[in-house]
Amino acid sequence: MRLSSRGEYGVRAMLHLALNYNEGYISLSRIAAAEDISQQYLEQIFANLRRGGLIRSNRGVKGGYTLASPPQSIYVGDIIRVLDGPITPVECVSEEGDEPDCRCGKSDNCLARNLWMKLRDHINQLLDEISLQDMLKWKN
Amino acid sequence: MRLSSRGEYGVRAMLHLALNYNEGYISLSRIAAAEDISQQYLEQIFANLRRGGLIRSNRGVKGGYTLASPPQSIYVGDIIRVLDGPITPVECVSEEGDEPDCRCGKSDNCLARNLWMKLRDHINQLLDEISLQDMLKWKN
DNA sequence: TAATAACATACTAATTTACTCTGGATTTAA
DNA sequence: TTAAATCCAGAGTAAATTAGTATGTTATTA
Repeated sequence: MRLSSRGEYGVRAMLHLALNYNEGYISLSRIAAAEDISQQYLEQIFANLRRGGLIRSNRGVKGGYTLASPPQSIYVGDIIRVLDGPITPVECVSEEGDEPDCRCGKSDNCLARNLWMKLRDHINQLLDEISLQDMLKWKN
Repeated sequence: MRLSSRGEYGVRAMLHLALNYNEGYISLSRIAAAEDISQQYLEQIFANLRRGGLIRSNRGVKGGYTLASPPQSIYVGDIIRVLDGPITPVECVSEEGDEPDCRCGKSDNCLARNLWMKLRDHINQLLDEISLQDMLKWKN
C-alpha cells in the first residue's frame, strides 16, 4: 500500500506551488532545489500534472509553473490520480464501472471484492476532501 | 497504492478458512485449488501467517491449516500487516514512533507528512475494524 | 511403509520503479 | 541577434521488487 515516489514528489511540488501561489510562475529548478528532488525527474512529473490540467506553464526566461486553479480547489486525490492512475488497492476494482476482470474468477459474489471496493472508496474519499489550501492551514 | 498479491491472496485464503472454520484443518492444496492460487506461492504466504500467529497447522495426512482464533477476532489489518509489513503510504511515517527518516529532510513542519499520517491512520482504522466474520456476513 | 501434507530455502524471470541522458523548442534580455 | 534560461519530449537504464518456481526435508496417518 505504498504511494509511488511520483505521487509523493508531486504532492510536495504542488504544495510548493500553493505556498507561492501569489508569486506567479515558479521555475522548476527552484522547486527541485527547495524540495531536493531530481530536476529531470520532476520535469516528467510536471509534464503529467500539466497534461492533467492541474498546473499551467510558461516557457523561456522568467518562465515556470503555477497552479491552474487556486489552492482551495485542488485536491490531493486529483494530484495522485493524475500521476499514478486510479487509486485502488487491487486492479479488479479499479473502475467505478462494474465489469471486473478479477484474477479470482468469481466476479459475482466475491467477498474479498467487497472489501477492496470499501477500501478504495475510503481512501479516495479522504484524498478528495483534502485540498492544498487545507494542507497550508496545517502550517505551524 | 496497490496491495501486493501476497496481501490479496492472503485475505482470500483466510476468508476461505473462515468460511470452513467448523470443518477443522483444511489442506493447502484444497485452498489453492479453490482460490486458483499457486500452491507453492501460497505455502510461503501461509508460513508468514503462521509465524504471525494468525493460523495453526497440522502436518501429515489429514493435516492442514485452520484459523488460530475465531473469524470475529481476526481483522483484515492483521492479515495484511503480517504479510506486507506496516500499512503506510510512505516510508517516512511507517512507525507510530516519532523518529522519521524522511527523504524530504525537513522532518519537522513537513506539511506533506501530516497528510501521509492522516492517510496511514485512515486506512489502518478501516482495515482494523473489518473482521473475517464481518466479511462472511456480506455473503448473499 | 507408502502416501499425504506441512515446512524451508534458494533461485529466477518479469515487471516496475526511479530515475538519467540527450536533444529540441520557446521566451526574455542584453 | 545572440546568449541564457526555461520548458518540453522521449528514449534508455540500473536497481529493486514482485510474483512466482524448484527442490528437498520432516511429520503424520492409514
